[in-house]
Parts: sequence; C-alpha cells; structure tokens
Amino acid sequence: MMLDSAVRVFSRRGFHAASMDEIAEQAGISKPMVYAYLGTKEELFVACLQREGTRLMEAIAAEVVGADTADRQLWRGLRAFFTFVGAHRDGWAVLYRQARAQQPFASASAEMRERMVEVVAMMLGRALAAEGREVRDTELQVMANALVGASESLADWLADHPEADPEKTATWMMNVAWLGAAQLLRGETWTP
Amino acid sequence: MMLDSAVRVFSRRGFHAASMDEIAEQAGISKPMVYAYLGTKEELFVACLQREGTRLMEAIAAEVVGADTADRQLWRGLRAFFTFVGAHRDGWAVLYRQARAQQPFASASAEMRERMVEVVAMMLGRALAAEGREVRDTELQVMANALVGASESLADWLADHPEADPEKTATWMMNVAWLGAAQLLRGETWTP
Amino acid sequence: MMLDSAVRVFSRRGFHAASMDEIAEQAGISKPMVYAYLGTKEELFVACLQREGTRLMEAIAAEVVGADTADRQLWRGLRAFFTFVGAHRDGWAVLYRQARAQQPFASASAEMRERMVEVVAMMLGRALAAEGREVRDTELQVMANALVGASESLADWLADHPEADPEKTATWMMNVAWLGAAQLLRGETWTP
Amino acid sequence: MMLDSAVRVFSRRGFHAASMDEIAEQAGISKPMVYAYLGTKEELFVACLQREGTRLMEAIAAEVVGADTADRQLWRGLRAFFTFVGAHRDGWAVLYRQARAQQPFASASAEMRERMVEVVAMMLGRALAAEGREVRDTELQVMANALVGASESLADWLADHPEADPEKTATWMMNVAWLGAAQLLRGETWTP
DNA sequence: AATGAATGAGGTTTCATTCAT
DNA sequence: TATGAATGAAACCTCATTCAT
Repeated sequence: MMLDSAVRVFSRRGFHAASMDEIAEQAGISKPMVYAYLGTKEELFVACLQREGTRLMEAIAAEVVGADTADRQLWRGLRAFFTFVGAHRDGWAVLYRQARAQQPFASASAEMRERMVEVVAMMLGRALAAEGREVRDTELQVMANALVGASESLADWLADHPEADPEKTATWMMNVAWLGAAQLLRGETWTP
Repeated sequence: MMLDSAVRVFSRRGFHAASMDEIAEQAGISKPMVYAYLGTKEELFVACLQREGTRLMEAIAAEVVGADTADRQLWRGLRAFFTFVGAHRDGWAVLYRQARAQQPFASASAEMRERMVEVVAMMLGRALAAEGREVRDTELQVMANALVGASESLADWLADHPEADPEKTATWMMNVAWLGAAQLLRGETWTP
Repeated sequence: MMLDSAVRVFSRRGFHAASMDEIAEQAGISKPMVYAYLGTKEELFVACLQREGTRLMEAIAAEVVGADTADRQLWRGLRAFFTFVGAHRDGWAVLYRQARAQQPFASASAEMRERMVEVVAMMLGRALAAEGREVRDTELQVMANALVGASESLADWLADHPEADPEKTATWMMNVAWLGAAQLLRGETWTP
Repeated sequence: MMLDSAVRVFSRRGFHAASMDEIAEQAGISKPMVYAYLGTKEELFVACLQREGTRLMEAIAAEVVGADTADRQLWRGLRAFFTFVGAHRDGWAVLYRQARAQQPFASASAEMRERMVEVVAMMLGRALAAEGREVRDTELQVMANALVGASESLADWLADHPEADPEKTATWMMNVAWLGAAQLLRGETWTP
C-alpha cells in the first residue's frame, strides 16, 4: 500500500532525503498517482504521521480501557505504547522524531502530542480526585509532559536497540514514573 | 557573530530549509566568508551544535559541583538545565531536536546525549552505592534515559511557553523524577 | 539531437567554459533533461567523444578494408581520415584536442589514440614482414606515433582552413609520410 | 620564481583546475602580489607559455645555426627540440597541449606554432631552391605542418615516457621525416 | 490505485579578483 | 618581489511538481 511505502522511505531516509521517486517506486506505482491520491510531499508525510499516530492511540486506548486503578491504567498504557513502538521499530519512532524537528510539521505533531499529554493528565487528575486531592492544571500538564517525554525517550532507545524487550522496557518506565528515583534508590519496586 | 546567526536561522527554518544565503545575510557578511570560516553547511551545523552543547554542559557541571547528596545534585543539575534552556529558548532545544532527527547528525547528537545519560546514570549509581545497594547497569541506563527524556520534553515545553518560569519547571521535574507519581498523588512534595 | 548540441557547444567554448545551461538551450530542452539522458557534464563530454570517435574509426576502417598493399592502405586510411575531419570541421578535431589536454579525459583519450597508433603500427609491421624485414616494436610504435601526430596536425590545420580540400590534404600527408622529405625535395611524388 | 611555480601548477593541474591560491602558495608569496606582477590568471598562463616558448625557440635556433645542409639543419633542430622537451618533461609539452585546447589561448598558441611552421617551411624552401626546384607555398606549409605535428606527437610521447631518451627519439623522428615510410620499410636509415 | 517526459526554481560550493592596511 | 580578509558571480546538479497521452 502507498502509505506503507511512504512510511518506510521517510523512516529510512528522513523527510528531506526521501524522494518522491523512491516512494513511488517502492509503492510500485508512478509518481503522478502519488500526487493524485495523497497530494504534496508534505501532505503525504502528514498522512503517514496521522495514520501511525491514530493506530498508536487506538492501541493504547484499547488496553487502558479495562483497567481500574490509576497505576494499572498507567501500566497498561505504557505497555501498549512500548509494544507498539517495538512492533513498528523503524516506523513510528523515527517518523515522530522527524515531525517534531522538521519545521512544517511542528504544529501537526505538537497537536498529536498535546492529545497524548492531555490523556495522561486527565488520568492523573482522576486519580488525584479519587484521593480527594486537587492540583493546579499546569502542574498536571507538566507532570504528564514529563511522563510522555520519558516515554518518548525510552521509545527512541527501544527503536535503536533491536534486542531490547518492549515489556521489560515498559516495566522500567513504570517504575521510574510511579515510584520515582527516591524509592527506586531505596530498593522499592513496582511490579504488575 | 557568525555562529549566532547560524543558530538563529537553523532554529527558525530547520537545517534543510535554512539557506546559506540567509545565514550569511543575517551575519552581515558574504557567503564565501561563511565557507571560509566554518566550512560546509553540515560542518556549520555541527559547530553550532557543539558550541551550544558545550555551553550547556558547562553550565550544568558548574552547578552540580557544589552539591553533596544525590537529590541535591539532581536538583541543581535540573535547575541549571532549565535555566539554560530558558535563556536560550530558540537555541539549544530546537537545534538539539533537529540533530536527533536529521540523518547526518544522528550519530553526533546521539553521542552527546549518551554522555549526558552516562553522567546521570553515574550519579544515580553513586547514590545507590551510598545506600549500599546495587543495580544492573542496563537498569541504571534506562532510568537515566527516562530522566533525560523527561527533561528534554519539559525543555521543549519551556521553549514553547515563553511565559513559563525555568526554576518552577525544574522543581516540577524534580518532583516527578524524585518522588514519582505515587508520592505526588499522595500529596508529598520535594522542595529544595 | 542532444549530442549534436553538446558537441557544438563543447567545441566552441571548451569543456570548462561550456555551461550545461547553454547546451540545454542549444538542444531546445531543459537542463534536467540533459542530466536525465546523458548524466554528468563529464559523462556528457565522454559520450560526445565516443560517438565522434567511433564514427571516425568506422569511416576509416570501412575504407582501409578494400586495400591490399601497405601504401594503398595508408593512403585510403588517410583519405578517409581527412575526409571525415573535413566533414565535421568543428566536431572531432576540437573535441579530441580538448580531451587530450583536459585532466579528467586524458586517460580515456590516450587510450583511443593508443588504439589508433596500434593499428598504424600493425599495418607498418605487416608491410615490413612482407618485405622480409623486421624492426623492434618500439621503433614501430614511434614511427606510427609520428604519422598519427602528423595527421592530427594536418587535421587541425584542415579544421582551421575551411577552404582547404580534404583529399588534397590527404595526398600531401601521404607524400610526406611515404616518401619523406628527401624524396620530396628531389621532386619525387606519390600519387594514388 | 613566480613563473616557475605557475608553470609547475598549471602543468600538474591543468589551466582550470589550477587555482591562483595554489600558485601563490607555491611561489611563497601572497595572491595580490601575483596579480600585481603578472596580472590575470589568463595573462599569467600566457606569460608562462611565452617564456617557455621563447626558451624553446632559442634552444632550437642556437643549434640550427651551425648547420649547412638541409638534412643537418633538420636533424639539429629536431635534436634540440626533443632535448628541450625531455629536459622540461612536465613543463613545455603539457602547457602547450593545454594552450592548443583551451579556448582563450588558441590564438596565442596558434601564433607560436605558426612561427615554428614558418621556420621549418622556410628551411625546406631553401633546400628546394638549392636543388633548383620550387614548390607552391601551400604545399610547403602543409609539409612543414606535418613535420611539426609529428614532432609534437613524439614530444607528448616523450613527456609521457620518463625512461625514453630524447636523442634517440630525435633520430627516429628524423628518419621518418627525412626518409619516409617507404625507405624505412626498405631498410634504409639516416644517421647523423 | 496511470504514466513518461519535462521543467522551474533553488541550493551549495568554488574561485578569480580586489580593498584596506 | 606585501597581505589578510572579503566578495560577486556563476556553475553544477537535484527534485517536487505537472502536462499530454
């Protein structure tokens, strides 16, 4: 399928170095077709990004749904995330990294990220509410942001280490996120 | 100065969209001079990256030095980091993001990041040793990676929110990193 | 045709001064087409050289074939050569001259010339053998080299003198080559 | 000296690839000096050409002067020529080759060559007159042209074969020129 | 799930050449 | 046998993008 070829080429070469010629060739069709169906190179990239992004979101949502407590929600979300990234090693992570850096996609990817952060923030918010506590929204945002950033970072690490295990990575991430450095240093651990 | 102009243009446009013409013009000199002094476009970008990277490292190192306990080291490092990023809003964060995505610089920036992660890992390792505990090296790496990732993420956030306060951001980050979500949810906080 | 334009422009301006822009314009197409079909500027020049060289070689070979004695072979070869050069006045001679001087083509053109010299040397060798005589190979080579050089020289002269007659030039060359100055001075002549 | 450096660089790199920077560096002075004393790159090349050309001419003239008969004049001229070329292996031949091919020097080098051809033609003319014979001027020109061309060719050959002996080369050339192929094939030789 | 052929526009890079000292 | 620093101009090459079929 066309988008698959595009994702592959964009990942391998990077947005700029990727040529429409190569993408068309990979897809086994002619360039004008690519333009007819997906439009401009930029639009094509955005299309790739959105498809992959949606898939990721859905994968996570599907997993999180069944959990009740905050920590189990977080855990399942993380596991789904890393599993997805691990399964699309040179798809998602690379594409996403590009999108965040390349000027014309900054907004598109920022928006996606925003959605993600929002979800995490909401999750944390609900957990707080359940404890009868409340936190200013900004703090929640920042906390969520940090969690997302840490996850992205480990996702990159995962994409670069083919031998690494997604589930184990998720566990580590969960520990860092849930317990924090202090507890970890004290020997506490969180296990599913 | 020439590097300043280059940093500015690279940040605004992105590596590829940045033209040597614009950089030269910004610097108030002619293109051949840029080539004479900094070499190729790629070399120029690397030069920018290195200068900013070095400055950042130095800023952090200078602050960390005076701290004794692990948490204070972490705190001071974070504060220095966010202060620096806040002061160079469209310098470091953007450049660094680019470097990580753009093919030819992937390795160079990966190396820099590796150094950073290494430092954090070492810090955590020493803290562990002080507690008489020991952890497998990979786990340390992953933990450090997560912390660095979270910080990068907040750095981006900071770069995108001109009104945000670096020191406060650092505090939040410290809380997330040190206490973890669980403690935070319980209402605990870490304060300098 | 594209190669024709290229030959024309290369001849007029010289390899370096010739611009791909001008070649494309002469051919009535756009620059990218030139690159698409013939490749790099260097490759384009080589293509010109080879086409013209092959044509020349074929023209000579076709004529020489029918001759039996050494002098008639030489005569026919020379006639074919000068006729060809006369008919492509600003093609072959100029291109060839360039190739010999321009660094990147030195070896390619040297090779072509070597083939030519080899042919002449072989012809002389056979003539000698027919007379029951034998000569060291180096001497044969040098002699052939001299003949080829003399021919090249007259070819240049012919290219520069539009009014000159190729066949008459061939006759002169034949006389010089076959009889040598001594005989010519004595009033002897060789006629077809 | 400046011209020496220029000759060396032009020979090694070719006119175009030679950079004024390298020439100045070789000469151990600064570029503006080169411009101050020798002018433009083209003028510099012409200056090289003329100096070397003059030296060659003088070397030949000095030798020819003492000879009486035509064949001895020719012989001495040839010997002087090849000796000179042999002694300046990568000076004269390469420079001259370039000059003949590179557009802006075509006329300058043609003129030099014309002088040479003229001298040879005159020599042949005198020899003919001494024999009481007379030939149309054009024929004389063409004959001289052929001789000069053959010599140039062997000069190139000599420049490319460091082990070759100039005097022996001159002898071969003399034989070809004086006796012609027919006599050589019959086993006749000319010896000084 | 058409395409081959064509192009406009732009970018990096390199030098010959010249001021200002 | 002055020079360091600067530049204008131009050349090669590539690619996203579109007609004409």
